[in-house]
Amino acid sequence: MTPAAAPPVSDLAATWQHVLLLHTRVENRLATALQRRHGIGLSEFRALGHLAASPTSELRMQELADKVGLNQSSVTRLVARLGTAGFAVRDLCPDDKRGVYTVLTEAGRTRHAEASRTYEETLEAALEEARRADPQLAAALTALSAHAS
Amino acid sequence: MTPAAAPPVSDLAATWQHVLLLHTRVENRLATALQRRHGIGLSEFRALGHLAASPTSELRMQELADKVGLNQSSVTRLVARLGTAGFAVRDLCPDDKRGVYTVLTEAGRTRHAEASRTYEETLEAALEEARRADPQLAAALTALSAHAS
DNA sequence: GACAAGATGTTGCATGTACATGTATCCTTC
DNA sequence: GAAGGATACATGTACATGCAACATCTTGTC
Repeated sequence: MTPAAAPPVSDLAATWQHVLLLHTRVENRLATALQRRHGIGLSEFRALGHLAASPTSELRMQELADKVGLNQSSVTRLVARLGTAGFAVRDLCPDDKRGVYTVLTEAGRTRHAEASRTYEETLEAALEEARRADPQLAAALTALSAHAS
Repeated sequence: MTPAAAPPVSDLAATWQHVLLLHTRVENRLATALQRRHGIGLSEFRALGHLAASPTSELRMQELADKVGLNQSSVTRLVARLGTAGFAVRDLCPDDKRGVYTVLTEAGRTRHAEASRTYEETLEAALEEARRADPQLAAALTALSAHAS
């Protein structure tokens, strides 16, 4: 379920292997926790998060695709799932009839807020564990969390 | 195809979003490069790498699963693909008849060596680009590359 | 030896994703 | 205002993955 050892190659590849290891472990834990405790997947949760973060609680398909890191077709199906679950509704764009807005529903906002707590807790725990297992990682994460953008 | 902006949430989640962003971008570039220039996927490449790194050029299914970060069933199919491509052969474990060794072939070793160059170059370029786009990332990667275990 | 319990892989099935393509709409130019 | 091309999504298809059920083999115990 999780990568175990780095293959002895170049320094660069070894460094990246560290990132992969971390990513796999943490994402697996997040996905499992969200699925079991809130019945939603990681992509769904993140899509809800981006919608919730939008001032108008809505995003167009391509915007959402960029933000969640999926391609456009995957987002079509993702939004379909959100719609089935009642967390979002599709709304045709009035001025551009090609466009489709995905609008967050109240149910969606609520579920996201609930799941956020789990997400935070799980992330916190997973990263803390990783830090303990690998002090270098702690340093790297600290460097990253010096807040950006 | 790649995440664009961080959703305004907690610091922790924002930090993790950074990692996700990096991961998606780099892995996509690696996968595309390997597929187009060598006709193999990322999982296949990494499996070959772990096999090549093994002193005996062979690993059992569960070991391989741990190393590449997939579960057993996925590895069964992964090894089947490697077998079809001629990069590995299955070998029954003589002393434990439940076990199956996946043995790297010469063709597999060769292909991995070739692909490694692409992998290194692409990784180098992708990380360099990411560094330029985000100075914090540079610091974090430096902290990580202070070589571990 | 025989049986129970555990370990090791494999297979059936469902899901999620990417790629290629289709359809509708918009925009630019003439 | 019609033609040509670009853009925004949807759909068909293929494939990789995870989970659960299964078969096979080993080990421990009697």
